Amino acid sequence: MASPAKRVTSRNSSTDKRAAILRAATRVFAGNGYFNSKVADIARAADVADGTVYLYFKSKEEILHSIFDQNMAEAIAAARKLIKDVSDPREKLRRIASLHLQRLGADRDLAVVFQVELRGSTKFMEEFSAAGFAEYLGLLHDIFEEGQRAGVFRKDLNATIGAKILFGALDEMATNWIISHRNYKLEPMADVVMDVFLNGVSD
Amino acid sequence: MASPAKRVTSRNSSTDKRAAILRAATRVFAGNGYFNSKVADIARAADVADGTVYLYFKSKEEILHSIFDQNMAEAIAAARKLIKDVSDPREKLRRIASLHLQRLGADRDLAVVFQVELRGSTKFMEEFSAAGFAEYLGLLHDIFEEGQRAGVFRKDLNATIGAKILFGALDEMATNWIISHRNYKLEPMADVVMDVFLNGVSD
DNA sequence: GCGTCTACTGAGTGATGATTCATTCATTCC
DNA sequence: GGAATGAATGAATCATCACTCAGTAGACGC
Repeated sequence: MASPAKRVTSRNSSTDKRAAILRAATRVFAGNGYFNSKVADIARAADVADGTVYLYFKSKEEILHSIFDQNMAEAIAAARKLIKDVSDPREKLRRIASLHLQRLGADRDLAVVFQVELRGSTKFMEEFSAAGFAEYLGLLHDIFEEGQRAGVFRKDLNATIGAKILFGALDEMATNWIISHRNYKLEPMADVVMDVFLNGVSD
Repeated sequence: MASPAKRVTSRNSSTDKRAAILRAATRVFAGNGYFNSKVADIARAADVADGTVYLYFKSKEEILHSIFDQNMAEAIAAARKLIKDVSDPREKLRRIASLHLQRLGADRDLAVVFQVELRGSTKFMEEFSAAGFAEYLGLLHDIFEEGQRAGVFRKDLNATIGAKILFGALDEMATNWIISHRNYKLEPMADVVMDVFLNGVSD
């Protein structure tokens, strides 16, 4: 009770509001698609006025960017942490794949935004690609190369292509999970994919 | 010279106009994205008046649908024809993969529409999925199953998942080819992907 | 209590762009 | 020659939103 509760509340509400708008936007974008979502819808879903949205974000587009940036940064940080103490490249890839599908599987709205909405324009794709996607693919690439040097992965396969194959397979699992409305768990698919992949690329 | 030349010209121009609009729309959508493309842009690119577009298509959305439907139907027909006389399931998959990347690699605008624009909304995804995508995945699935019965593919892998892994890997090759503006050929990637995939799923 | 500050509000504005439809034009047929 | 047909036109309509900004409310220091 040392610090003024009011101050804290105010500060928190400020942060909370930004977060609330992002969460609301994720829900709204997932439900109607980015282009069909009105800023007013997001405001209503976040329980703020239309204008308030613009106190936290420059534009509708920036909201989408922020959703991506924030989650991608989190995901990459989590991935790096997860493999910190692992030495076997195969195990590293297994853990990342699992994390990948676990994160998307845990939040369908977020998954829709990542798998569907963010793909909907070359402009976005290129911008986002430059930032986070490339870094993620780079992470897979580096581990793959490490595995090649260690002699556990075939050396006659370009590491960049190896990374893309793995990413593509996981990506398709996620996209299909969204489209098919059946209720299966996404995360366990990672093991199956890794099984085929590792079997396919092992030396 | 038996039939009146005028009649034929008229008929052709009618068909041509529809085709011209579709071609123009593919170019315009690829350039600006579906939602940022104005019907007026398409009309200008096709060299017709705005209103003419509506003589051939009910709406802007129907244009996008038509691009998908037409190309998907063509692609599936071509794929079936290509594997008609092949008996080895591995070779069937090889040929389809090659066709897949060859078709997209041959027309960058079409590839952009397929890889980017068509993915941009769950609504589209689900509609399209119901139609062509599912059929294509089904084709891969059936061949995979056939290979399992023939004893060339592992039986401990669900055929649907096998099909998705392959599709996802090819899909990522295509998407990456579009985003990276480097000038490499897309089709040859099919062999590399198939190499890893077949190695990963062989019995 | 009073002035100040800051977060917030939501009605209004201006631009945009899909679609329509009255009109023009070319072709065909008698 | 001239009616009839229907393809093609493109200016006008009208709904739709992203974004702005003048104003409100409430917290805080004094």
